[in-house]
Amino acid sequence: MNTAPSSPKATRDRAATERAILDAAKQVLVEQGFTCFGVNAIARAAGCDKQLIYRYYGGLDGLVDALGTELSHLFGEQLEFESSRPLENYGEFVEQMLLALLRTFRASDLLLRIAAWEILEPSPITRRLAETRGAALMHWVRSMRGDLEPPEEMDFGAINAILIAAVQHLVLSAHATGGFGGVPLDSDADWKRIEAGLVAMVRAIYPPSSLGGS
Amino acid sequence: MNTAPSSPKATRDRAATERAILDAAKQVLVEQGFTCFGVNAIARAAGCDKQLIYRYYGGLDGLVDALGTELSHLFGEQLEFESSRPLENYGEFVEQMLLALLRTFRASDLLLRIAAWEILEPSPITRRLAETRGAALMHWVRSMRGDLEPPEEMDFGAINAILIAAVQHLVLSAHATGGFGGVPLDSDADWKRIEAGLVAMVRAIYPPSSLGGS
DNA sequence: GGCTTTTGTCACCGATCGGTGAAAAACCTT
DNA sequence: AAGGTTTTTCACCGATCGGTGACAAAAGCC
Repeated sequence: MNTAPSSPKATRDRAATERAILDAAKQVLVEQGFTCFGVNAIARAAGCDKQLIYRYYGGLDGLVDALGTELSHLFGEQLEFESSRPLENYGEFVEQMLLALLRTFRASDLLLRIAAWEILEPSPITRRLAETRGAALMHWVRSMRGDLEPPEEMDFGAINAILIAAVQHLVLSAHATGGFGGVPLDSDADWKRIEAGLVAMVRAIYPPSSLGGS
Repeated sequence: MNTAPSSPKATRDRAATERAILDAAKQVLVEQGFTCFGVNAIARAAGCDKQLIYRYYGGLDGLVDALGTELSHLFGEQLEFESSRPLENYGEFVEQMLLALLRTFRASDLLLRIAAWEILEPSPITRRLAETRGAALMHWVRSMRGDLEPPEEMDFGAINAILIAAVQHLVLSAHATGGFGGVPLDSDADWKRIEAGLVAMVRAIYPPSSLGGS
């Protein structure tokens, strides 16, 4: 690793070091998982001393906070560009939301890891991550929904929770074991099946034909 | 804990000790989570020396194997009694299966923890757990389905995977954070909402009226 | 030049981890 | 009671963990 004996950092740049630590935190989370997420591993990945994590971020908690804000921005950016074509009814909105969510989770290992972390360890650290992520998601969904109203005769809150939970879990399970249950989830064709299933379900639940406002 | 100085076990009973270790393993998994799942914690909970884990189970791997078989039995038992009333069509089968699955997961912290573990750490240890659990689930589903045939015009494999994944994820999320997204999942009333949503979805997808074979 | 402040490194602490070798204590057989 | 076997505990190893205090070196200021 070190050619020169004890190379004391090429340049002295606090901002760059802070960023290196933050990037290292993401890297460790993605590549090693949250069980290895600690000052030692992060400092090792960042190529600096762990003391700097305490000095610059006030320990792991502060670092996670910084990572949380970084994350909400990333979440917003990844999702933003999807809502292009105008939506005609509530079912179409749900459909597009689910597909965008699925692709976003599939594309970002970091988001995935953090979502998993939130589920597994209800620690105060993950609470803040969950809140910031949830807020970003909420904001995005609202901006996407526009003024479309859900049909009143059904509990769309529960139904949407079910659908979103399904998307999240399938991506998580696929990432861990390459599938869910007996269904393989690896190739794009596999995911096309899921997408088609989601669309079919949404259309069955929110039929586009019956445009009943109120 | 010890009144007498170094109480070297009240009775010497290998079978009882093995069972104590197995129970301690479950207890640690449920109460501390899988991050604390190790020989030290288990031996501490079992009230014996960790050496016995190596001697009787050949280490953590063997212990997890034993726990896996124990688990598949538990899974079968917890699910068995649900399939009482005869099912008339495929949609009703899916409906009852989902509700049984939801209640089973809600009732068993151990099953929940292991399901979460499988998702988070794709280690060889969890692979075996996933396989045994998946096999038990498969067996139960087949016995419940009987000779009911799904409608051929839709990808019931993908749709059922979506629904089962949703159930699993909702219970996981509820256990960790008391809800999912903005939806609280704590009281029985909250879960009634989810159950009603599931039923509504299944009935929309597999309409009981159109009994079309092929 | 000297001086302080910032930036980074190093050495160390106690605790816990997984894992092993050997002694001690109970049980069984004779 | 003697000897051997099984069951259990103890003591120790190296490694890693989170965390802290002291020190070295670069940068800014006078």
